[in-house]
Amino acid sequence: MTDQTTPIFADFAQVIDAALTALEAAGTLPAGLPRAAVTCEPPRDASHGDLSTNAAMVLAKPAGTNPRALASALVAELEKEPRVVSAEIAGPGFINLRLTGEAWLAELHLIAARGADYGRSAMGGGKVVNVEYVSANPTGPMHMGHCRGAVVGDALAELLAFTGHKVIKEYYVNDAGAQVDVLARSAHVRYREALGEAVGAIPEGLYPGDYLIPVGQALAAEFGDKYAAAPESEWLLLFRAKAVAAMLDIIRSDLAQLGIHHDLFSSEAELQASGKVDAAEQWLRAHDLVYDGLLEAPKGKTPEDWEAVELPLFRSTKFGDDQDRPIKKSNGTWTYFGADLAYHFQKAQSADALVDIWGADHAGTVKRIKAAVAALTSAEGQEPKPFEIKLVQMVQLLRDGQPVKMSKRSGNFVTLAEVVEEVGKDVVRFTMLTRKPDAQMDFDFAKVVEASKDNPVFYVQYCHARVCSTLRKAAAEGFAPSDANLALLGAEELDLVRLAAQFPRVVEGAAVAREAHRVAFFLHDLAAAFHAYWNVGNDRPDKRFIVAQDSALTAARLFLGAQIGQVVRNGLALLGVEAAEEL
RNA sequence: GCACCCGUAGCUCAGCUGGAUAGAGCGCUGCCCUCCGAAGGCAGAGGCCACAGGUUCGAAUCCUGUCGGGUGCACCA
Repeated sequence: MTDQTTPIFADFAQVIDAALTALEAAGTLPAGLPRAAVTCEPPRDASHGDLSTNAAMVLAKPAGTNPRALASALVAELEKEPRVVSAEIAGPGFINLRLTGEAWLAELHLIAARGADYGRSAMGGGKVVNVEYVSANPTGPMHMGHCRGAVVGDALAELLAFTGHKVIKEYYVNDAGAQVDVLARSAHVRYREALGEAVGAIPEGLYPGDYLIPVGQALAAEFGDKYAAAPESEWLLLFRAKAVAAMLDIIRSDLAQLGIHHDLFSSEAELQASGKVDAAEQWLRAHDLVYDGLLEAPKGKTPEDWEAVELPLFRSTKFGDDQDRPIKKSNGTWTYFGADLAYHFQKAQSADALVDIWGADHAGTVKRIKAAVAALTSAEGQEPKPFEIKLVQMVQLLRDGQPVKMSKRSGNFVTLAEVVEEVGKDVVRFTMLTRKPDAQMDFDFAKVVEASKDNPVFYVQYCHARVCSTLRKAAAEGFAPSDANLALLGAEELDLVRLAAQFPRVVEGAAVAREAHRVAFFLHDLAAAFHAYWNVGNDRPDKRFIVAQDSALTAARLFLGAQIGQVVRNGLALLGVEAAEEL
């Protein structure tokens, strides 16, 4: 048996590549053709074979030949590979390979040898990628509007880490804007309330939520009535810092319930205080990307009281925006955009690439920030730092088909903590990941909970639980998995291996596309194949994992089952979902 | 008015960056244990991939336009 150390699809990509090189050496193929588009993947229809490549079709044109002619030359070369049973040309020029059973059993060994690292790859080359996600304003608990971005960002971070990137999970704390002053004033009201004052209804414009009551009590306990009647200037900054810290504690706890832990919380206020924003402005001015100019009225609806004022503007129109955007307000403080570009510039200092996960409601600001960051990070002649913004579309919350209101101002929003408590972390995470992020989605409590039966989370977890219970039962009966006689495995078993063997390429593809949901769908497919295989044993005891009178076959099947379980576990780990051992 | 996202089975959604005969779940029809492996499985019906052009060996996938749905368009964050 081949001593295989590379997952099989990656391995055969190299085999194909070597075959092409051999054709070049023989003069059949011109040297130096780009091979980036050459694939090595399973054929759409399994009856076509085990592996398929489009090499002949992709290269025929630049080689000045026709696909079938090139294909036959490539087939002759590929047939030299001992693991290839047959190589056939199909359709317009596909080459379909059938591999020996041993080749697939080698993959099974590989899964066992790698264990939790099966599917891990060095693709990222140790590049540092900063993934910024959540970054909800520190003015209250997390609500469901933040949930999807949180889960998508977290899964993406895990995916990148698993594929050889050094990942920094970052949360940007917007603790410098007007909203945190509102928070401080709201806390002050609760503080006076805690001191026994009858404050009545929370004034319009402040945050009314009950979560500020304990903050007020803590402030009262710490400061007594020192600031009860004091002018705002004496307590605003202090209360702001205290309240933001308290909100961040709540947010961290909310995130922990979802299994999310950021490496870094960076503060907008600290950034501004450090002078980094001024430095960014100077640089942009020096490169004529910021100038003092008149701000145009907003498009679409012009406010009645609109007055054009002169402000420092970033030339975002050079990059496709409809108007140049201010980086400072007329009172001299930074706009969100102004601080944000400096923030990204700073992040870029300690990372090779940046990825932001944003809600779709911020889509309008993508162009300007990408343009500003590209400008700032491409110092004389250098390539700009790779910077991607992944937009996560809105989630509509439903309960029995009826929309659930999400209004933060009124204070009666649906919190993340409530939802996690109601439906569970695994359901929330998996559900958010069974949809591509750029499509809107509905999240119906009724369906997600009651539907445990047709919920993909349980379907996948059930698969893992079945594996575990089988192994437990086998152990109790004196059987143990073993790779001693894997040749006893038949066609159905090898089909399962073929599917599981796709895990590494699914993972890499998902990482490249920054789409963790592909892993979720793969797991569902793998679970389906496993359940189907399992059910054959319902009618035919000789097809069960445990065949009492044949310990060699039992050991081999248990080995197979254990490895399928391993792949499911690895996939669920990437998604941050528990691989339950029993349901 | 402009920008971005979406439009695939009755419903909710995949479709591996341009590949072969269009995929899954739910729902519907019919089956599989008198629980020793049913939170499961098998089979069937169900499609003009919104519409119209274009690019090429080849398009659900890329480009242009139209229609429909969503989001955003303040010195807010």
